[in-house]
Amino acid sequence: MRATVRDVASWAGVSPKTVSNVLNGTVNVRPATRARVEAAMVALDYVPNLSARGLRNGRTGMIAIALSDLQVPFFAEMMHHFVNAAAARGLQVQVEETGWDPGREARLLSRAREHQVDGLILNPVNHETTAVKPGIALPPVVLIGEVYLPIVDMVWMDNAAAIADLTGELITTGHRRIALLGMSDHPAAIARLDGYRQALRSAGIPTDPGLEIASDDWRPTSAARALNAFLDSDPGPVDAVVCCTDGAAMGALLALHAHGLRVPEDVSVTGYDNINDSAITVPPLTTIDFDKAYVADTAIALLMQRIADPEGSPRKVTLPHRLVWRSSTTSR
Amino acid sequence: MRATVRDVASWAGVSPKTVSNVLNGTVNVRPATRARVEAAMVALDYVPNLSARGLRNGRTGMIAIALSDLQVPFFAEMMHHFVNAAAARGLQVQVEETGWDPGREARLLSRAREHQVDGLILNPVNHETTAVKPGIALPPVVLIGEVYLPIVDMVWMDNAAAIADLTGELITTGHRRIALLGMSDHPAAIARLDGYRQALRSAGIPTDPGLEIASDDWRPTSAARALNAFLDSDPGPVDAVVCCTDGAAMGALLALHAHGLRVPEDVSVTGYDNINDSAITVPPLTTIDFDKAYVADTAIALLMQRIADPEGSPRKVTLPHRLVWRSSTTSR
DNA sequence: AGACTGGAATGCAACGATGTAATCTGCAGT
DNA sequence: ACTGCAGATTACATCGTTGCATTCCAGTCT
Repeated sequence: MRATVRDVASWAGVSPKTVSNVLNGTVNVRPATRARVEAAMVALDYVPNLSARGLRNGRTGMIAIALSDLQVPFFAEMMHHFVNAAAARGLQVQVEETGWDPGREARLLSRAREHQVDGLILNPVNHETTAVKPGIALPPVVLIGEVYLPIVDMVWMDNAAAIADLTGELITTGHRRIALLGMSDHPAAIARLDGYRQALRSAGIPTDPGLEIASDDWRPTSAARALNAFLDSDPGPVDAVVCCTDGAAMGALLALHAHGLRVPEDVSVTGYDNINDSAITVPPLTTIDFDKAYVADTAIALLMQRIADPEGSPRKVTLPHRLVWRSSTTSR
Repeated sequence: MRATVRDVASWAGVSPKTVSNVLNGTVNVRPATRARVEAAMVALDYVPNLSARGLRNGRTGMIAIALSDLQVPFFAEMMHHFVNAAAARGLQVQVEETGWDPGREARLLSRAREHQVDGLILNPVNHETTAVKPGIALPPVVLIGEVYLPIVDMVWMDNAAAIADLTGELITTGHRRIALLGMSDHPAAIARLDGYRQALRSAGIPTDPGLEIASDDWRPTSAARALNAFLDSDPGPVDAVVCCTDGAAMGALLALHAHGLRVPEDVSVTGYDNINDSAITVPPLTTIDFDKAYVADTAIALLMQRIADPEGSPRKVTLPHRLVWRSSTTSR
């Protein structure tokens, strides 16, 4: 049977509370006593029971990370960084997937405490449907992503600015007929579309709805399907395809290849997120990078503060981005 | 404040224990009483406190999944399936990463209980160094992967047989100078090398150590680096590259492209694992598929049985595999 | 009518850790 | 030697749930 504070206490000849004091370090313990207790813990291989501690303290030292779908490399990479950042703070991590389903998202939020987590980091599905609304009792929660909700803490990425930067740079390097791949009514898609249009406008290039290619989601196959249909529709020449994610860009590479178009000689292609795979596609993708480890660490830091002070006013951390130029783009 | 069994009980005019009986359903409760209690639970938005339950029962309803690195798409996809399979059984999932470090693996095993998990599913780093050894006290654990250890439950994949099948088929379709990419002293690499050699031998083709290309790991960049070095060393013609994983195969595509070799016209390329991305590389990869959702579900089922009966003798489930032919290979 | 049966409901205690308040110890100051 | 006091240690109660043993009750049998 597993050792408890009682066992450690009797081995060391002290009371259980003293053992607890040694463990938590909030009260003074005489060095000699501390040494004896520590020896006892080692001798008995004592490991605290977190269920008991959680029951007593109302804190479990566990947080949940809820992303849409771990099969998508971007989310998987984010999860990797969350796991690392949490481990660095001695926190356990529970994984959840929302699968782009607002219902699952709402359930997670309402059931957070049941799942014995102290708080939740969430990549919200959608602005309209998100369960994060004013006036609803929420567990400590930090949002990450593109949708800005001034109700809760969040780590926010300025998608419009990032895509505008990238598109502007494409224009500077001589691209004129630039398509956007991955449009939808998802708020992140809308933000990216905005950035794309802004860049065109400020360069005096007319926007053309025919070049704004919708796709069901940002997975490679969906993007490839969408771009194939676009290319089949005889849209006239296009010298660049700005994709809403690296995954979509990978699909774009596939579709362009199927249509006999060379990247970057005939068409430049860009992605978004700088996932690991974006560096090893053929050709490697020009994309938008941000520091994922920093996002993870910041989100967890915000969450810890929120747990410590549930009443403080919401904070927003804006994330810098950086353009990464690889050989899927070239000057014209 | 959150409602407890006491609150529900007094609302429904019964004792706390009756509420508990309704929740757990082990004892008979009169339908009328049950209805009243259930109404109370709804009215008060009662959610059981899992810490308390865990303390009382010694079970938390939570399992840990420990994989090497979620940044690697294969592990990310496995995690996705684990999360789904666990959710289907009402289990919570804690994520852990071992980072190919036997020390972290050992720590996870010894600290499993501290982390308040009932059991652990582990993809062991290495046969020699794994902390899973006879005579060591272990929490309930199920291994998944290529290394067979008859000490604990496991879901086992016959790598040698799979690679032998694939290589044999390449030989049948006319390939003769077949390289293996991804060799190392990792037991899974050794198993795959074995299968490759077996297939060559049984076709009467002499094995050639010069065609067995080592790489540090199975990530695309490492594989690309290894294959680039190989191709630079003027090894003579090669008509197929059998890669130890899809990730390595993606690296191979990059290296071959850099050397002006066309896939599949000049060289066929194959992968292993059938990760999502393998279908959307240029060209899409021929690979070895297995049912990842089945692995996840089976591993969790084994773990549940092990938790219920810690003493039973270890079981091993062998996983079927299936070849998936895509356009990275062609007949010669 | 009284004894008996078995299902339904309850009271109590315990899981392990820790906050609170009380007690104890050693030592300085008189 | 005695008081006073701060720091160290302890006893007790409690967090929410559930197993055990007990009690309660309606219905059946003699």
